[in-house]
Amino acid sequence: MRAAERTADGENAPWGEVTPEAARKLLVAAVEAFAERGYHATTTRDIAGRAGMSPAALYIHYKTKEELLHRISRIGHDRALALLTAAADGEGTAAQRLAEAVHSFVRWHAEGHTTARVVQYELDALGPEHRAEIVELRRRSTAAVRRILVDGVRDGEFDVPDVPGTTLAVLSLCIDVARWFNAAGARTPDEVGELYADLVLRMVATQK
Amino acid sequence: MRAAERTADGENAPWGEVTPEAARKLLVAAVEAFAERGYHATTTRDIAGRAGMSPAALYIHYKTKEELLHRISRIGHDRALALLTAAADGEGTAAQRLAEAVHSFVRWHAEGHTTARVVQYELDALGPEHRAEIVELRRRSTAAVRRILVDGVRDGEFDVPDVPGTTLAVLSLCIDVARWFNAAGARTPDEVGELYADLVLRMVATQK
DNA sequence: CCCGAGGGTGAGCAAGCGCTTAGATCCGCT
DNA sequence: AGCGGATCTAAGCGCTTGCTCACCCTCGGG
Repeated sequence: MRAAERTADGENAPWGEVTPEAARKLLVAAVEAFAERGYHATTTRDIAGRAGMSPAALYIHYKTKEELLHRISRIGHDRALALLTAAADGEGTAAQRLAEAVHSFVRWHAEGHTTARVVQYELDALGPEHRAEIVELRRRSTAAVRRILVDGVRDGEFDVPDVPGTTLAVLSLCIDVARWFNAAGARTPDEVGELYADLVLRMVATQK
Repeated sequence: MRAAERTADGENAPWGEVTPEAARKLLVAAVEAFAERGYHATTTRDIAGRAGMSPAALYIHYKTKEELLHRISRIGHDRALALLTAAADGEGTAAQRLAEAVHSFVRWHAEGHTTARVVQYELDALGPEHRAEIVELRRRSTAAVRRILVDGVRDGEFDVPDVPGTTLAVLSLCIDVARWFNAAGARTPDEVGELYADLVLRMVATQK
């Protein structure tokens, strides 16, 4: 039912790197629970129950509930950063790279909207050191998008009066997909990605 | 320090309608606490403490913690809907009305980003009946924005291939301001509103 | 055949939770 | 002055929380 189970693509199977299997099952259960009810409203008993284990089993694989959230957040941010830097440092015109960045970033937020919701909205529940680590990853994501805009302006492809502000707006638009996207809705993740790439290109296009 | 205290404008003083004063102080304390830590991570003792009262005082003015959230959410959504319908049903071209809608909606999210954060991100913490009531208000907000887009397309002012999708994107862009806006940041709420109005007009402009 | 180590459990602890209750205090009214 | 309702508090009830601990399996190597 989840995105990872619909594709055989290893790149899109997010939790393959988590071992052993019991630890992965617990993590997947935690993602579902955190996304549905929020980190603070989720109990360790709920997570363990979804994974078909006793509450105590959680503490064999994770030191605390917060460590579980951190693992989820870290993996998600790594993936998001990888998508954006791949697009930013890829080939093609700035417009092509921007479209690719938005398309893949949005598709990821839509396909894995449960995961993305945890990744994007539960940042404040992390402890100070863990949060600082994640904030640094987000800084690099922002830098990747800004790089594309700067290139486009330099090459005369884009007309962007306020590059930092527009960078923020583009990322913000994509991130909010995780809040409203519903898998049962009318649009596929790919369709949303396409629409959003078009909208963003319009935002930066030279006015004629 | 909050927006309401910076302006004498009654329209922008959000909690004037809440009486008696103790009930208002509790509600303002709840807004701050919910915005900082989230609804579920906020304790009734924390709310009462911020208001300088004992935990039991809360239950003289509100039946439950959830009722407090509902009151906040209701007032916030009423205000948001008022801003959008005023712009949608105002005078001027579709472009002017869309710019006004985005400008005022974004400014509200930035000025009252604590309030807006509660209003936009704590919906799931409401009980079923309260949530249904709020969802209806949100439906009407969406309809107001769509109305402007439809008018603009009809009059040849806008080129919008996907009106429902673009409506969603415009609202989404504005709402996410509540997540990232920081009062200590470089931009004033008004500057963000201006930038966003420009970006949205670009998204719907006829391509020449 | 026994061993030891790692994955798992049932029971439960200390702390904190939302909320209630009995009673003190305040204040406008007759 | 004395009453009645509204407001507020100290204390605490019953329950749930994150997490721990003593113990039990299972299983590969001597």
